[in-house]
Amino acid sequence: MTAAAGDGTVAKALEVLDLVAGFGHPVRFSDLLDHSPYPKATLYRLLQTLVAQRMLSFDPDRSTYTLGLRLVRLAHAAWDQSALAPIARPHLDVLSAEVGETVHLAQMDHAQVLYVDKRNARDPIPMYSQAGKVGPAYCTGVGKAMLAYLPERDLPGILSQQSWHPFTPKTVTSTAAMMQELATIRARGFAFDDEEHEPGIICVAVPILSTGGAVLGALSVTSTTARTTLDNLAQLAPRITQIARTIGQETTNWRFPEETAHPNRKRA
Amino acid sequence: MTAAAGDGTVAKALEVLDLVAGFGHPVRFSDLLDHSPYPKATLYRLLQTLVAQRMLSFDPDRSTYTLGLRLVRLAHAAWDQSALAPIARPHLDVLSAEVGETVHLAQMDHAQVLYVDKRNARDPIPMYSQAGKVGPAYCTGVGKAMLAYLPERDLPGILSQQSWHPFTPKTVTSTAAMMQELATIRARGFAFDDEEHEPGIICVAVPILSTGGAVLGALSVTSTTARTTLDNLAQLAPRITQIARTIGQETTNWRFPEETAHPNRKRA
DNA sequence: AAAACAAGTTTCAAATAATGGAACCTGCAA
DNA sequence: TTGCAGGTTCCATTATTTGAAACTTGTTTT
Repeated sequence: MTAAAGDGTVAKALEVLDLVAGFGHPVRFSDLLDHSPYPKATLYRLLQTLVAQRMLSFDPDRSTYTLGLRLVRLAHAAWDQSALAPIARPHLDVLSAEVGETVHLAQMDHAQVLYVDKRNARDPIPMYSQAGKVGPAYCTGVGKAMLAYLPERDLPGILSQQSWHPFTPKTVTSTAAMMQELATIRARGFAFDDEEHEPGIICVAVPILSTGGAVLGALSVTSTTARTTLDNLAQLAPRITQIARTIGQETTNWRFPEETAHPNRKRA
Repeated sequence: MTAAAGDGTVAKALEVLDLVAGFGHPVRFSDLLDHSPYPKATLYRLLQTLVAQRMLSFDPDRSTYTLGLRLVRLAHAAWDQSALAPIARPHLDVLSAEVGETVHLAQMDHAQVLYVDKRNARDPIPMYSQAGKVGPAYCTGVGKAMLAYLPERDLPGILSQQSWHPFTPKTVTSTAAMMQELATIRARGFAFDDEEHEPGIICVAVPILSTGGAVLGALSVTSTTARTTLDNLAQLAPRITQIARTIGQETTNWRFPEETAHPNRKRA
């Protein structure tokens, strides 16, 4: 269902990678077997391939599998290459210093929100430990901010993939209600998360748009009801929006450096 | 040569991933075609698969490929799961604060050194931008520190894979000389890099060992000949060793939490 | 405007690799 | 010794991958 089927060996191998990643700790063959749709021999061979490719590493003492170092290497490249995250980093530092609250940078992945960077309030937790996590789009500030500015034709598909699980009494739980909410967000220019995901957690979020208007990601400042109110957070919106606009512009320039002319490209 | 051949579709797909990663920026189909051993149609289908799996993302406006968000997600998991890096992190912070110089955490990957975390001297560059790089084992402090404590039976294989390129006049450039050097390192307990990789760059490095003596990684403090000397750096060795031992112990405990007894494990 | 071209996409029979049920190891425990 | 669970290997069947060539599409050149 997730992927795979008669899709391709690559898909299956990646599903196995996800499976190992999901455990969050070294796993034995039989653990994986119990949780995978593949027969013993198939899974075994997939694991062998992945280990040979160093996408997984195998600890012979414990006979367990872990995610491999090649993955870390690729990730480094992925991060550097993604236009948004490296460009946004210094701006996150600035924003974090100014507001002193938790700051999130997120992008859409599939129909979910992927946190790609983060600054913590007091003593900042290094991003790696936090980023990389995915969250629901329909009940987070960053998620709603992005949804609100997505092309209309993409929305139905994405909304239909939301779980609409009512995490709290304030969670928006239907496509219809969400369409309403998104209109409000567009009118307002930024999104709130009013304890829709976790009780006591509130945030303001703004979309990061390319100069062409495409959604690149979202930026948010998060706090708790114990410390502040939505109204107070709303005060920050102009500043956050300003920073998001800068990030959007810089990213657009990075992605389309030769806006003025397009001379013949030559190959390597 | 690198991998693949008649090896498996997965290997080929991963090679394509590496290829994209190698460019360091979005690439067009034809760029990849020029640098890949695969015929047009094959490469095309591999790319399609990877995009479908969100390991790559395709920008239709520019018709370019970039590393995808699924990769970022997997990589974060890889980092979190690797026993060494998350455990070492706070210790790196401590060491960095104490010595005020560049600190590296590395692991062996294949026969090379993979930097998995880093602290910079003045204003620390966040790790993601630096870590993930690989370097040669035979001419870096961390590399030699790890080589010195590897099981003897693994050494020949690994040494035979070194390029022995003489980066500087001081670079060790033969297996024989290296065996000598490794003996010295074992006797001394830590390794130097005496401008063997880059002129003017020197460092002290110690291995991080499990309580069983297995090489988990290495920890180093790097500086320049303009700022200090090897003798001065050597003064730091006891402290670095102490920290490395702590990291080694904590990591060992994390990996083998039930050292005392091993009751019947049950499955999920 | 027509022709030539470059870049990307699709086709299809042949070749190859993946599949998975079952047999087979290998400790370890009863 | 026997039984058993966790791993590993076999191999005929099956399904996927392969890649030369044909085909689109969009862009220069004449």
